[in-house]
Amino acid sequence: MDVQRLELLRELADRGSVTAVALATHRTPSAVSQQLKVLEREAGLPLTQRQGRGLVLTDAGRALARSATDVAVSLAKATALWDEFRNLATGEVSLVTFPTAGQMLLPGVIKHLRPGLVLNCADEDPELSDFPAFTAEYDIVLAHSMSGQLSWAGRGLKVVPLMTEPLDVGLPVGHPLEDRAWVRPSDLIGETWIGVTDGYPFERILHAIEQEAGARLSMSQRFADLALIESFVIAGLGIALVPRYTSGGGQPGRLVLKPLRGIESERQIVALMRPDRAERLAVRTVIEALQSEAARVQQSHTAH
Amino acid sequence: MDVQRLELLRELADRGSVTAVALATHRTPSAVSQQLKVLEREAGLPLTQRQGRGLVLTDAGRALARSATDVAVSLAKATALWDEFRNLATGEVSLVTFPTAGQMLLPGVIKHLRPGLVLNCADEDPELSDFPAFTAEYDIVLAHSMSGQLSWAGRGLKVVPLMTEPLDVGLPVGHPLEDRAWVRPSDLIGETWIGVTDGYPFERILHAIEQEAGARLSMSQRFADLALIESFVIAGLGIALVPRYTSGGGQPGRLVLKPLRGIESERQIVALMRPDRAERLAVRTVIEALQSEAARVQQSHTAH
DNA sequence: ATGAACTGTTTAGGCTAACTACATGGACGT
DNA sequence: ACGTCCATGTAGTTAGCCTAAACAGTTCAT
Repeated sequence: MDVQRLELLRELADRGSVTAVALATHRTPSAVSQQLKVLEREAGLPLTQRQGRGLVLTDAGRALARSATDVAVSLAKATALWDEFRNLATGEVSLVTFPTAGQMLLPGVIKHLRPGLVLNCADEDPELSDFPAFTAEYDIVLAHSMSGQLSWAGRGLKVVPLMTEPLDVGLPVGHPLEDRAWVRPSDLIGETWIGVTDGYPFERILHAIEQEAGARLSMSQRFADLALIESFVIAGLGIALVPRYTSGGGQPGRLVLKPLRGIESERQIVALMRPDRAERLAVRTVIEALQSEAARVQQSHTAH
Repeated sequence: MDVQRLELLRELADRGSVTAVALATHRTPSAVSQQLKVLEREAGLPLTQRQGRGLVLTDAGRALARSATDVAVSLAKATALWDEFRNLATGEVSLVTFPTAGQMLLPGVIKHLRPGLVLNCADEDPELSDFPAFTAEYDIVLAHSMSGQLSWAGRGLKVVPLMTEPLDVGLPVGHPLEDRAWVRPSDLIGETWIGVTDGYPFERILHAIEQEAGARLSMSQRFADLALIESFVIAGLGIALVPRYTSGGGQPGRLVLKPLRGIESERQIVALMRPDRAERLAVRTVIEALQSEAARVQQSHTAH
């Protein structure tokens, strides 16, 4: 019945170990263990279970942790309400992003944030890490996915779409397709591709192009960093799929972008949050800033 | 941010005085005052305000109290969830009713309740008291209203309809209308009525009859107790509006009931609850028992 | 007008409960 | 078999909430 203890159970569900919960909540593991034991005694049935040297939740424990989320959400709504009364969207908000989204959105967002609201940002490689898991650590997680492809569904996370960014074909200056307004999958047969490492969303679109064009693509390189890929394209070593709004950051004007038709080629950029954190006034303010900045970026590209 | 303190604020909104909150929560007024002060300091703005020798909430305080209800609801849902896991709808549930509903429903409900679930009942005169206010004191409040006429709307209470009971015209044996299957308002001109005291829901229907029949009704007596009214009708001193399912408890067979047509003559019997209490498993179980008992009563009357 | 009875508030002090520090006992990897 | 990494006991400390009693403002009656 005690909220603090329920919160502890929820943290355990999110983080998976007593030590991790203790670290995150600035307590000793002993304190966490004791409180969980009290909760279990109150509940009258086992909520956790030893597994090896670790601790996992039972079914009952998981169910209780889920309802603990609802409690946390309504509590966060209450504090947000009185923050609104004081008209203070103040405090610290933490955020992780994958590099290109951060480059595109964050400078503009931070510039327009009211003083008193501090946004702490970090970047992570989306390929190496389980992005949804970062919601335990950060208030806001910027992630990307193919349209409709929601790998983080069913985890009880709040998903806010920020923008849809087209993925164009990047060509070097002087390429035969340079003067075309747009290209189709069949135009791309025989080209050499600069690809990305496995697991990246671009991967799926390349497969779709193969299927549509009816031919295997030859993939000469596999990189994770966009600027590196672009430098290869500019050097004439191949062509690549690049996000329209974030490409050309390194060497402007020397890369030619062609929209891809006949296939849906875009990625969705979304913000992921734990539902309770999403209710905080400061967090909501940052999300709104992200949305308007995303709209601004998108509009500035469609304009010219 | 502390739930206990928010709860205290909500109790203050419900009960209106620090002393009443202290009494209800088994604390001294001093403790309540201190906690409210802490909450106010945390909030950073005044939540309460002195008025005379009492204390009233500010707008901010009321808003915060409302969101405190949401917190209480989700917390109650969590405890109900783990009660379901243990499969124990156990504990005590308190209930107030107006006399006739209690007589009609409670014996059957209590008989079918599982052992371990204790239902503590009390009755109150609906005329003397503000029934919705009892939700602060009791888990379940059985109240009645005319159809559509919801005097407790907008208080944030949970309303569960239990049954619709027709209000018939009660006649003495030997009355000229005795052999009619039903009566209309115009049939009732010139009759002497045994009325109920002001504020009773019957009152409105009597006014509606007057309007429909186009004549003033003569009201010879005004009583609150149904058995008393019936004894006057049986003695031939007048006719009265009586609830169909609960009449005739005192002297069976000597009162004749006639359905009233041409006018909507019924009362709704509902259960009122504070939304958080409505989530408790034990409370939900009692509500379900009340609903099925109400259905049983209603069916047994329509059958023969 | 003045005291009695009612409000809510202040202060001081005790007690419960959650924490830290340290020690213990399994489970895994080498 | 040893060290390491977990989670969990045990003892002592501390912080926070409560009671008790005195205090202060408002209302009402005499």
